[in-house]
Amino acid sequence: MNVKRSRLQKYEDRSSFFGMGRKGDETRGRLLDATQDLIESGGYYGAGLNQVIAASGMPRGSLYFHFPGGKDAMVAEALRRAGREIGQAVGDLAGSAPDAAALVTGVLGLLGDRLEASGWRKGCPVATVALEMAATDDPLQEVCAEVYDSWDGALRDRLAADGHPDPDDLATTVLALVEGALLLARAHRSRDPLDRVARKITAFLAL
Amino acid sequence: MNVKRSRLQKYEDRSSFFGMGRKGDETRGRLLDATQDLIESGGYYGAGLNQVIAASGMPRGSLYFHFPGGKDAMVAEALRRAGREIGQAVGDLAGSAPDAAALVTGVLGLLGDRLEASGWRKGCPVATVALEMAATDDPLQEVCAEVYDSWDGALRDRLAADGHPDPDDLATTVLALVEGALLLARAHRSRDPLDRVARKITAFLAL
DNA sequence: AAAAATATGTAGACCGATCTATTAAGGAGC
DNA sequence: GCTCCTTAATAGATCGGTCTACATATTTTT
Repeated sequence: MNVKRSRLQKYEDRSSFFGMGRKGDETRGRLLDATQDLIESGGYYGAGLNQVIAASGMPRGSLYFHFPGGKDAMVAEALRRAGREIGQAVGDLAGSAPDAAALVTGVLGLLGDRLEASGWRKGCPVATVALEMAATDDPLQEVCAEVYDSWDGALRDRLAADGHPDPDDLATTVLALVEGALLLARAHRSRDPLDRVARKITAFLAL
Repeated sequence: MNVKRSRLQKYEDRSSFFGMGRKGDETRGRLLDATQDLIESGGYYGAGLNQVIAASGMPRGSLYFHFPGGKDAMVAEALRRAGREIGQAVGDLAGSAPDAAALVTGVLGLLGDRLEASGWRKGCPVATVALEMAATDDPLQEVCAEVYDSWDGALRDRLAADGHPDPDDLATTVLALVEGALLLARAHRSRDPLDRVARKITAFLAL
């Protein structure tokens, strides 16, 4: 025990690679967690910094240490991270889905579970911010567009691989359908819209 | 000229029936116009009362005279009014549309024009508020759900009249599709998503 | 290896601006 | 004179953001 360790060894004790594992990255992560949760639930304005620091348990000063760009910088990173998480979850599902229809119904089921389990708080993590910022020149607007683009692209690739005609049109249509169903489900606090769309989507994708 | 008029006559000069035409209803209407415009553009929190009174040209105090319930009461009425306006526009279109597919493409075109002409500000007038309020116990949440229900019901009736099977599922699916397309169009500041969905919807409704 | 120096991060008081809402007083038209 | 409506000053809370002091690691110096 108590073997002498080089700086590199100590460094790797707490991380797999660069950037992670330092003391403050825990704080940073918690701030992002809280931000992600709050903006998904209530949008950009619904996620006040006071709520973020209360939910994360981190002090105000740490926020501006880790995100010198302030709220917008933190929200931007939270949005990108949320986009990656959803993208990954869908990607995992895509691996086991035999066809596009099964993938989409699987995604709808997954999102429905997530939505219901969260008390109708967690729908699409970027939708609210995207709408709030659509008419502004805030850089967050572009961040949201990029997240949607990443989803659209992944979906299009899968549809093309499955041999669907017009994969571009179809991918955007399916994405719109899922986003719209999530919106209605949140508005009604019910997964009915998701279920209804799921029942129809199979016929649609068989076209 | 200058004929002496009874109060009732004067009253009816500017209105068809009760509630309209009085002096202050002009103010009330302008406040609602401004509120409707601002919440559609930036959501509940994006429509600050300072902006509403600036856009309407009306003083702060008048707002609380006409809407003793404050911002929430005014926003609720603006949402309902917006819901009625869209519902009526769609109803007008429905009168001349030969079938459901034509109606939906017509609606998508109408909404696309409106969205583009407004500089990507005017999409769905209730969507942003619906998402912002979905996780709260604010009464506005229910107002949004009612507006969606009214649209869903009207659409379902039309689809049923046209002889489509599963008009309930189909109506919600079409509504989700339109809402999702509007969301993506606003996020991308482009009517592409609306056009793509329009190309696909015809085949779908021919099922 | 001890001590000094430097980086890294924490902590919360504080600021001006803005938010919604209230209030008291005055004008306009019957 | 009476009701309907307007007007602006103001209150109290909350917003995002800044600041300084402090604590804890880590590196450098001796």
